[in-house]
Amino acid sequence: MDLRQLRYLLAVVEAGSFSAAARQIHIVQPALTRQIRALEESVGATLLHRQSKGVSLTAAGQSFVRDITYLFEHLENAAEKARRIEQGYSGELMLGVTAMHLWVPGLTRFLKTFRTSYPGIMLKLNTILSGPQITAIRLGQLDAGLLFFPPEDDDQLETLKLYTDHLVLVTQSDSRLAHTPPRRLADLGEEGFIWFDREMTPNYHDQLIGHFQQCGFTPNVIEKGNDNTTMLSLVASGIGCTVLPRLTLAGAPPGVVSFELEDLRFPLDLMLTWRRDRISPVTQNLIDLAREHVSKGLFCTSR
Amino acid sequence: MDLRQLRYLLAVVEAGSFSAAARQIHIVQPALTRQIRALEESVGATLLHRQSKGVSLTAAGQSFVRDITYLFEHLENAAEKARRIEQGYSGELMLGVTAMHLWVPGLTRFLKTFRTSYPGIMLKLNTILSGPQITAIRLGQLDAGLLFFPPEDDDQLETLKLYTDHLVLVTQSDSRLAHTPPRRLADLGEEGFIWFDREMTPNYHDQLIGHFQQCGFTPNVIEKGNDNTTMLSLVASGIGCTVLPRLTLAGAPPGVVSFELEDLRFPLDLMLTWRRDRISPVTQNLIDLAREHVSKGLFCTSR
DNA sequence: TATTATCCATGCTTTAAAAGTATGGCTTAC
DNA sequence: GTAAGCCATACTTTTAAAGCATGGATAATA
Repeated sequence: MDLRQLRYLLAVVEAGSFSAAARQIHIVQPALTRQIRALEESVGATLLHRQSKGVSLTAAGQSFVRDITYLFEHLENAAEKARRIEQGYSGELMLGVTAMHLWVPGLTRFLKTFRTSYPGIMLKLNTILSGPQITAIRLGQLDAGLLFFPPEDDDQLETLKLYTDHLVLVTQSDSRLAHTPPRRLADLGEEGFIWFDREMTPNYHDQLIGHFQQCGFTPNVIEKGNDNTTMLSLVASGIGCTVLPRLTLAGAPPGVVSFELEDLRFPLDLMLTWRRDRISPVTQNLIDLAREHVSKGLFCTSR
Repeated sequence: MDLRQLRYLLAVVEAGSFSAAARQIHIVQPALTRQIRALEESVGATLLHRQSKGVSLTAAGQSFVRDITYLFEHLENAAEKARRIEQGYSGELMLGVTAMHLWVPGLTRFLKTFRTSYPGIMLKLNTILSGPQITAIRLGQLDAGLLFFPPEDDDQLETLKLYTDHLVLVTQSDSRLAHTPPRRLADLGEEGFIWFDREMTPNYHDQLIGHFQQCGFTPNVIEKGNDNTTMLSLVASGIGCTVLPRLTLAGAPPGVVSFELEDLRFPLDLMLTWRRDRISPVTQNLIDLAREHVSKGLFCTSR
C-alpha cells in the first residue's frame, strides 16, 4: 500500500472514471488502472465496479474510502504541527523558577510578554529550588531555569544574566530598627533575625552566610520561614528583621520597610540557565526574548 | 511524503540509529538516510537529532511520530474492514419486507438464522409495500425484498421462490360462518367482509379482486384494516370475515378460525427479489442461505 | 445497422526513483 | 592512537512507476 495509490483512488472516486481522473492528476489512464489494481491487491478486496461508463465504489470500497478520506488531512496537520514546534510557536516549555522570584515585576513582565508573543506555547512554570533546578536542566527535564549562582564555567550549561540585584535589610516600619536605621550588618547586634532552612536554596544560603561571616556578623535566628512570602509576613508581624533581594519585595505586605546597608552590597545575579546542547526552538525563543529584555533594561524597572 | 518514509522513520526511532534500523528493515544505511532526509524536507521540519552515537527525536519529531504512529494500524483496520465487507461478513443489508410477512414463522426463522450466521451484518428490515419495494430494489436503495408477485421476466431483477402459500377464509370461531363452513367463495354471500386499501399493496389487491371476479364473488366490504394485525383483530371482534395467506395467521389472536375454500386455491408465491447486477456480497450470502432453506423446506414447516 | 466515442485492460518501452556500493569524516571507547 | 561505530556524500545499479500504442466492450448516434 502506498499514499500515491490512496490519492489515486480518491481521484478516481471523485472523477467517476479512470480516464477522467487520469486527466485531472496528469498521468495516463493505464498507469492509474495499474496502481488501483495494485492497491486492491494489497487491500485484498475489489474496491471499484468497472462499468462501461465509468466506475463506482463497491460496498468494500465505500467503507475503505470513508476510512482513508481524512488521512491526508491528518498527515498535513501532523506536518504543520511539527513545523510550528520547530519554529518554537507550539509545544511546551518547562521553566524552572525559585519561589523567591515569582513576584519580581521585571520577571513577571518578561513571562507575560513571552506568553503573549507565543500563545501556542504551554509555559509550564516549575517552582523548584536552585539545586534541583540545575540537576533537572542537566537531565533535560527542564528547558531552562531562573536562579542565582549557577555553576561557573560549566561546559554543559549556558547562562544569561537577567539583572543584578542586591540585598536589603527588611524590617517592620515601626520597629526599633526602623527608627534608628543601621548602617552596617554589625549594627543589627542581637536583633531577632528571620532565616530559612539551608536545604531550601543551599547555594544562596551558603553565599550569604559566608558574606555575613566576612562582615563579622552572626545572625540571631529566632524564626524560620522557607519562602519569601512567609519571611515577609513574619517581618510584617514584628517578630524580627531579615535580608532579602531588593526586587523580591515587590509583593511585600504593608508595614514593611527596607534599608540599604553599607556592607550588604552583595551582588546577586539572576541568571537564565539552559543546556548548551539541544536547545529546543521554544527555549531559543525564550532566550532571544530574554536577551532583548536585558538589552532594553526591562528587568530592572520596577513597573 | 510517502508511507515508506513514515515506516522508515518509525524504524529509525525504534532502533535508535540509522544503521541499526537499516539492518532491521533490510536496506542499506545510505538509502535510509536519504529517505528520512526527504521526509524531513516534505514535512518541513528536522525530525531527528543526528549524534555521533545514534539519533534521537527533536521536539517536532516527537510530535510527528506521535501523530503517525497509529496510521499503519488504522490503514490495516480499514483494509480488514473492506475485506470483511467483500466477503459479506460485515456491513449492512437493506431488506424490504411487507408487514404481512413479518410474523410468518418460516420467514422469521430464516432471518434469525441469517443474523446468527452473519453477526457482523446490520440487517435493516424495511416494512414497505410491494410496489415501492420493487422500485427501491431497482434504485439500489434496497438490497433485496420479500414480496408476492414480482414483475415477471424482468431482465433487471432476479427472484427466488421461498414458498407457495394459499388463501384461506378467516372468521371468528363462534360466528355463523364458523358453524356452517362455506365451501366456495360464493357461499359467503352478503357476509360482512373485511378488506384493505388498494394502495397498501396494489399487486396483491388486484390479483385477489381479479380472482374473486372470476369466481363470481363480490365481497361486501364493511370495514377496512390496512395491515394483517388490524384485519385479524377486526375478524376476532366478530365484525366480519376475510381471506388471508395461510401462513400469515401465525400470530392470529385467539378466537379466529380459518377454512380452506375450493375456489380459493389461489397460489401465492413469496419471492425473494434482488437486482441481477451488482449483488453485494451480503446479499449474495442472504440469497445462498435462502436457497439452502428452500431446499431443506424450512420455509414451509410452521415450527 | 453500422459507426463513433468512451471506457477500461494489456503488452511493451521509457523514465524516474528507489536501493546498493564505496568511501570519507567524525566521535567515542579501549 | 587506533579501532569501531555512526551518519553523510558521490556514483552505479536495480526496481517501479509512468508513458505509449492498441484492443475489446459498451452505449449513444446517425
